[in-house]
Amino acid sequence: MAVTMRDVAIVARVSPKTVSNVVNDHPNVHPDTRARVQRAIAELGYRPNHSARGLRSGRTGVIGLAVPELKQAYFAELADAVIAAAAKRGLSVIVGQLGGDREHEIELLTHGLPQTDGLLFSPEQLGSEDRDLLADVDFPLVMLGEWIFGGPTDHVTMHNVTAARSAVEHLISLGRRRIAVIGAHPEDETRQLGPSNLRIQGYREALAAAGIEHDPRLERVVAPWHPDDGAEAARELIRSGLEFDAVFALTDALALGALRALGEAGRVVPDDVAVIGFDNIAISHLANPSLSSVDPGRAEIAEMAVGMLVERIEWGTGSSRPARLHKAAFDVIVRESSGGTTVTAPTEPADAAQALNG
Amino acid sequence: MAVTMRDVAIVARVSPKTVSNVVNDHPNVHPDTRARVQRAIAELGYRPNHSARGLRSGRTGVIGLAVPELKQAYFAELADAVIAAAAKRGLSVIVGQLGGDREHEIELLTHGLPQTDGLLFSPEQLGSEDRDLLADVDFPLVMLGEWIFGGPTDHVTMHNVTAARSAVEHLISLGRRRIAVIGAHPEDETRQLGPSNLRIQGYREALAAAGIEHDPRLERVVAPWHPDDGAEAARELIRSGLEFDAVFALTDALALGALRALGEAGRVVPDDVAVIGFDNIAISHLANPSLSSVDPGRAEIAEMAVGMLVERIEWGTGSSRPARLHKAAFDVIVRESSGGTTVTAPTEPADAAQALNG
DNA sequence: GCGCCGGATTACCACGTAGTAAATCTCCTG
DNA sequence: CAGGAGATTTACTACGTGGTAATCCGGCGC
Repeated sequence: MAVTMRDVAIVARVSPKTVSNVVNDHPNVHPDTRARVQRAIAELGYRPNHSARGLRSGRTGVIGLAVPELKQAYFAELADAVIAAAAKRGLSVIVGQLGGDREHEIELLTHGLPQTDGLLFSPEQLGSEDRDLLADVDFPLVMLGEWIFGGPTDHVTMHNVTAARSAVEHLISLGRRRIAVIGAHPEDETRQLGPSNLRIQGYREALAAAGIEHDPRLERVVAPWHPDDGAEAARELIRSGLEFDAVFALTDALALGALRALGEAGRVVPDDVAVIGFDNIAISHLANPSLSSVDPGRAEIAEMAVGMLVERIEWGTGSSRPARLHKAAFDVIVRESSGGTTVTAPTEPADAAQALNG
Repeated sequence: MAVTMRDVAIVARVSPKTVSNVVNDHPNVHPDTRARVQRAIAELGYRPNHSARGLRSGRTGVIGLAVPELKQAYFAELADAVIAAAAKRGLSVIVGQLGGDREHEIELLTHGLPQTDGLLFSPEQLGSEDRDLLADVDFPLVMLGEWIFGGPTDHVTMHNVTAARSAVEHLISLGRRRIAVIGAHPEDETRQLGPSNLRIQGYREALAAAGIEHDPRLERVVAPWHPDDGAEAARELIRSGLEFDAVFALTDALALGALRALGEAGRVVPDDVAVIGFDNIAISHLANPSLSSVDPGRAEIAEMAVGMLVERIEWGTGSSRPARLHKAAFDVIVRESSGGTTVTAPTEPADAAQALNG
């Protein structure tokens, strides 16, 4: 059996409670006693039992992170950042995969993940129509991503509209006028605030601001965002005979597929067609040509999300503070696929996009 | 406060212990009683307290997975598979990132991850010289990867030698004779069993078997395997003026870099140079051209590793059963970069590679 | 010299669960 | 209808920790 406080107490000739006080850095422990206890701890190799601590204190020191699938690079990198941010605060992370299963996602909201003090949740199947589910959540929760806005829950996300707009403005600044989009979702009452539609909105805003005519035929549907379909969408675009000199792909995975399709068709990137993606996943700069992308500020998202969750955990579920919405600063990363020099866009005032989310 | 067994017991008019028996599916509970208790559980929304259960039973129902970095696609996909395999068995997974820090890795082996029943560990900095560390481990542990062989611990890995050999044999079958390797590590007494050297060995075996002269200058060093360096290694290879008609990159990330460099230099893949990687990460088939690769059998690795760990957990640390070594079946996935049709290699008899690991 | 103050330490207990062993019930045999 | 085997249920307890409140002790003021 493992070493307990009791064992340490015997060796240090104090009570178990004093050991507890030393371990928890309580004041009012005599320095000599503290030293003696610490020596005993080291000697015996004592390690606190987290289950017992959790039972007694109601905290496990573990938070949950729920994503659709870790094998999607975006979520893997998000998890990487979340785990790092949690580790800074001495928290462990249980990662759950919901596999895009709506039932699982609903179940998760009603019960949370076992063994955890709180949950970071990036849903894929829930939409703003499920907002009511959030009202009944009785554990600390911070939502990630763009499916549910305006709920009663803390929410960390990215500047979809403005970042997309900046990406398209970058393409326009290269002189491109016929800019296609890959990854549009059909307009849908309940999903109008999904990431696709927000980014499409940024695209349209950029066109409008530049006085470029909006050609709906250049908005190519890929729904849901299966990366394999990016190439197919680009092939259809090419087959359609429509003229275009740039592609804005709404995720990097779609963009990589588009690069393939363009290559097959003999279109040179970026000379014939400039391409930019969204997410800035790690392999994008290894693509051939390397892929320009919008970096959504993953580290900041993770840091803020963990910070908010910790606050909620520490305040307890009782106090109902108002929900907060945070959007991370983004960067437009210019690489070979839209040849140019690196440009960094400052964070926009949150108001602009915030207005969308009511 | 949450609903406890006590609360359920009162509503169901039984003792708390009977509730426990129902929850744990004990035999010898009267069907009527069981039904009554289950109704009370549903009515009150009772959920077991995992901390208390863990305290009482010594099990947490959580296993740990420690990898260098989740943002490396290989580890993300491994984690994906491990989490899925664990979920099948009702286990949660805490994912830890050691960031390639040797001190962290050693610390992990001495204490394990808190809150977990056992650990799956894929080290990066430990080598066979650290084998002794494993002897003192007092928690269920299954090692993953290729750094430590012959330790006293269960170990799940891939057929590095044979799989690499098959990859090179594939290149040879295309008529290639000047086959370069990207990702060799300097020969090093303590690290001779690292994945690099094992794969290099497979490469040399394939050449030897085909009667092709081995040119050491075609073995290009990239150590450690930073993906960005793959392109640079390929550029150096090109600059060297050495003739070559194929590249075997020891990871897909290196291969993607090589595709870039070859493209820059105007070498057409696969016509001028055939390329194959190793790991079969998800984005490889989106590369341009799509990347041939060796699929190391991630799902099988995860499944076996979790299975072994569960066995160790259930047997308890007391019983010292002999350590097992399992190598997953691999596939050679042929895509455009080495144009051809898909080939599946059967699992080799374990002996061949096993002999290396003594 | 007495009593009080406050720092230091301790006893006691409860957190929610499940193992153990004992108690109780049920049904069958003779 | 007694006896008993087996099924079912229960009382009791410990798991390791930390909150609460009580106790202990040395030094100080009067």
